[in-house]
Amino acid sequence: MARLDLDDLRLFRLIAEAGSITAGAARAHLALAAASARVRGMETALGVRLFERSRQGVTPTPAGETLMIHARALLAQADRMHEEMSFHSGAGAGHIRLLSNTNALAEFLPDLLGRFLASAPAATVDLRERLSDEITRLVAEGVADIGIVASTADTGALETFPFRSDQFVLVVANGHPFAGRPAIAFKDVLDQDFVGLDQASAIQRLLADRAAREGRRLRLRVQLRGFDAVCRVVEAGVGVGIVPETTAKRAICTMALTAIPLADPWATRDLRICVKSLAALPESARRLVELLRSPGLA
Amino acid sequence: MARLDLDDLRLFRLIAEAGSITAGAARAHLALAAASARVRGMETALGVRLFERSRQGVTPTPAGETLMIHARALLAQADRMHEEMSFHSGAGAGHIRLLSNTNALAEFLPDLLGRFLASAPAATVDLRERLSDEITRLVAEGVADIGIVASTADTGALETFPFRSDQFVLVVANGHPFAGRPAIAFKDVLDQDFVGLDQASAIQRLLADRAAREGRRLRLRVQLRGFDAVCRVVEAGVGVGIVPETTAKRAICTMALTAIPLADPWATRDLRICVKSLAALPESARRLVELLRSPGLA
DNA sequence: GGCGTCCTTCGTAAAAAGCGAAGGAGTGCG
DNA sequence: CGCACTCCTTCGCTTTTTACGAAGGACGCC
Repeated sequence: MARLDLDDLRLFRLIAEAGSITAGAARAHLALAAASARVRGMETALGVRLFERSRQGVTPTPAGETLMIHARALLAQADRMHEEMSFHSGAGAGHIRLLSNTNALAEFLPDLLGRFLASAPAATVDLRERLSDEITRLVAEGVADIGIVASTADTGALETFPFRSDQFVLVVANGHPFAGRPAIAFKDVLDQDFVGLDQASAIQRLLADRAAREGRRLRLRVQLRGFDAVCRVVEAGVGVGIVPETTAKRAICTMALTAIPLADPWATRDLRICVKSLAALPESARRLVELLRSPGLA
Repeated sequence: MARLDLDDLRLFRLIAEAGSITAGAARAHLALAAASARVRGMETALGVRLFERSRQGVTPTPAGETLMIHARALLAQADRMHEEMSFHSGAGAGHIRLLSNTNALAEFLPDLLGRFLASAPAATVDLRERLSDEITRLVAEGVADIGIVASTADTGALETFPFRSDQFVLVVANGHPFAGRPAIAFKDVLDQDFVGLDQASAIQRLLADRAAREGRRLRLRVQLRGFDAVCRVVEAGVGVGIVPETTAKRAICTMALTAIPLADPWATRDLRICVKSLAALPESARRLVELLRSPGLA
């Protein structure tokens, strides 16, 4: 073996993170002996020691630290490759590749897609969540058929149509000091503890980025999957949350919450549908676009 | 095989570039059957067709085009990893890792390193060429022991010492229309055909970048390894070249060339030695630094 | 000295990868 | 229409690689 491979790097990273070959092997679902031999093989191939061994396990050498940086970058890039390639694998008659940002995904698409799929039994939809700029790029490249993005995204030469309008609001428990405010700026809530969505969520990455622009980090107490879950935890009073207004209005009916509009321009989300070329889309995708464009439905 | 590996991607890229599995297999030093089976395995793993097969060979499908983008990025990143790791592998008593930009490499280091190695039989030097900003980063990270950079580079907290001063000059054949000028600006030579160094050369990448800042590209007729070779081809009158003044002065003695100073500030190269911490260097590296710092010698 | 923890080595088996040879598919030419 | 040519695929076999369980080694602690 002359050069390291991705499986080598994956095992190496798992061992470094676990702090022992024994634990790393377990995480990699390998026998200890196999993992040990493989690490030794990597060290032979590179001509360098990657770990110091001890009774407490292993610690990376300086060379191991360097390899870790590269391993993380390569494995992340490989994950992106596999994910993007998996999007191609569904291409075929009746299959529609749809990218959405977080607002649309949670609030509007479930009902609309349910109706679409009911009316088109042979169609399938691959729905994934992305940031708006990522969506426009993937639609432009032809990797996705349809995108739903915030109007602030640069859609370049893509064809776009209005979709829905929504707004992020701050939700707080009733009785919270902010509860009486008519509106609030994002930067003014950064001192609060936050209940957020997990890192895979596009909005979560948007909020982290907006906080970074203020030279701050979000004080995340917990990260959940889904805005409804966020509202429930906010109701318990352990932090504040940012959710779409439509989610908040629905949650207020059943939870002791107060919704406060965010004053920032980026918090108003005029959502738009974008496609590379409506005329060039397969018929099933075109019919989905027409449904998405139809006036607001319950 | 569930996920693609770097060897898969390397073979895939070779086939795509060659235009046939037969030629790609040859370039990868594999039998045709092995390459064919491996591509088929990749297509199975990804669930997507990567190539259209025909009597003329193969052409990438849209999915294949996407994979090619990712493959190139991953393989480039893997090459950087292996190269950086190979720098670690030489670490040891008496081994010195030295990074230099192109001027120093060509003009000053051969004589100085020759003298150093003559006086220190047990020492070894791993000398590589980089752009100055790359050098400062790798020295700061402890991956290299000693760096030689242009004084314009941001050396941050590194310890630096003067090394040498040099200047890029334009060399042209005697009789060239520029031959009478006392000096010339880089942007004024961009209409000329160029004789350059190969893409691995730091100065070549610097010049390409400077040209890009003028919204231009270098008109490279040929790319060579070494300034002396550049001078010889310039003498033949097929283009102009940019080389260190010391090279030009030596070349003028034996070739029908004219050297014209470049007027741009960046063309004046005050070279400096940088180290992370002189006191912390192994003794052999410290002694090399002292030799490098000594006043100009023949 | 015995015990516990973690890593390394060994022999073996299974899986993967590669090879040469032969066949298949498709196109162009006489 | 048959043949030749080009390129890819399949098959059977061999070699190499990878993984396993078991046992031993190194080291520190009680």
